[in-house]
Amino acid sequence: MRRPGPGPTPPDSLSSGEPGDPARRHRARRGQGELLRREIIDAATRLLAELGDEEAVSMRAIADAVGVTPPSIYLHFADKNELLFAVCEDRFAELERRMTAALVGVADPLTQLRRIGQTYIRFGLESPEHYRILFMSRDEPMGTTPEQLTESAALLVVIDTVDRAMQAGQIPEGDPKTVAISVWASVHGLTALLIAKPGWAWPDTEVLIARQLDLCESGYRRVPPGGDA
Amino acid sequence: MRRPGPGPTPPDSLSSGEPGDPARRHRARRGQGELLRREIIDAATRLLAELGDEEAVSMRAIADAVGVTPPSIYLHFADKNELLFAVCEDRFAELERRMTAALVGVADPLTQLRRIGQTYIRFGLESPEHYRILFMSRDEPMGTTPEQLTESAALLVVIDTVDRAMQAGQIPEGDPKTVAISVWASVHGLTALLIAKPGWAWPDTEVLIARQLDLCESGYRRVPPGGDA
DNA sequence: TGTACATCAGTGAACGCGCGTTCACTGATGTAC
DNA sequence: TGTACATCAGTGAACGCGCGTTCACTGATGTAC
Repeated sequence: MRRPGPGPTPPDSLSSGEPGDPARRHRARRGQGELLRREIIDAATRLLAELGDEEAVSMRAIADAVGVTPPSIYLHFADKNELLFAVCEDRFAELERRMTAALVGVADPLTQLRRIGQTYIRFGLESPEHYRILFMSRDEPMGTTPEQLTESAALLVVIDTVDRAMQAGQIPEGDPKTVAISVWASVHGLTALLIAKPGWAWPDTEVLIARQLDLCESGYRRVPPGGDA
Repeated sequence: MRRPGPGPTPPDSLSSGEPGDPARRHRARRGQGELLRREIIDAATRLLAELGDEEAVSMRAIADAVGVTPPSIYLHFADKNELLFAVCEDRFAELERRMTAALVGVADPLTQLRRIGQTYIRFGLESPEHYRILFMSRDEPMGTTPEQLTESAALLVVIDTVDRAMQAGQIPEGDPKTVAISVWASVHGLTALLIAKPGWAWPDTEVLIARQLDLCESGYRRVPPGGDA
């Protein structure tokens, strides 16, 4: 159940690392210790994607991947939690970047919402293990206060777009935050299910994505059923 | 981060167990070894709920909770996986029971769908750790084939209800399974977010649940946006 | 230009821990005669 | 009614493992004089 595939290179390997990156891990020059920090984050990110299992990404595995011994990591991170937090920050920033990018060149708020949703789901399916850590695991990495994340740029983008759709009369007036969370939950639901149960006999993924966005779109276009027929 | 509260009773405790169940753990009579099996499943279920963390529920903790030594568990389960699987089966059966029960006394398919959704979300929020194992963790416990779960009674209930709603003209014709998954994903999304991030600054839970069901309801009432205005 | 020295990136070996699991056993329960 | 024996539910102690982390160190890099 926990086969790391070809396995990490033996600890004494010096010529490991990327193919286009020969003679790695000569010790950094005097003021350049910080370089290792970036390498560690990248290696952890890569391992998370490769092994597909947070548990399998041990400090030893990360150190191996960088070509360094485990204690070196502690030169840059207080503990594993802090390292994983840095990795998450990194990925979260990437998600925000993509969501914001999905807005440009589109004027219609509803279309924007659809593109945001699409971007979001694809991001999740593309890096399932990062998505799992960001949105599916129990505790946010230490250091993040609840407010920081709920009012993160990512959700703010959705709230803002919903707000504009309301002002344009495309979505009935209401609390944009609640609507945004609702949409987010729907889109998260599909993403999370596909990630959690990749082996289940799902219908075509693209169809599922399209239908899920349809559901949201025709859902929030209307007044809630209480005020409808 | 892993405080088990009052903690399990010491291993030599003989008078532990439920209050109304004194003098527990006298060894079972000759043909009654199977009794322990049920006790183990119940203890694991309870611990999962109490500790709120699958990782914290060790074989030792379970044995302690039952008032028995760890090897005894292996008299009834091949390994930890098999035990957790039994626990899951148990909880899954309970979910199915509740969903089916939510149907009785209601004729209208749309109302039934709403009640099913409500029941589902409440089940998740009520036993978050079981929900997490059932629907949020990577692998289904060994022994479950993908088909068994996707075509489980729980999803079949939803598919069937969607089908009836289609026949009643309440939902536009289409593949009931896809629609059912869409609804399931939406409802799962809210449940999963609330479970994964209980500390976030959510709006009122009841409001969120109601809005999520609204979204689904007014969503699938309409033809998908492609065929709409 | 040469040498003693401080800095600090990174090492090697080990720590204690809790885990799932195994193995040889014990001793109460029930049965055969 | 009594005794030898088989059964089997449960025990006690230990196993090997991988983990996160620590600690005393090394030795190349750069600097002061």
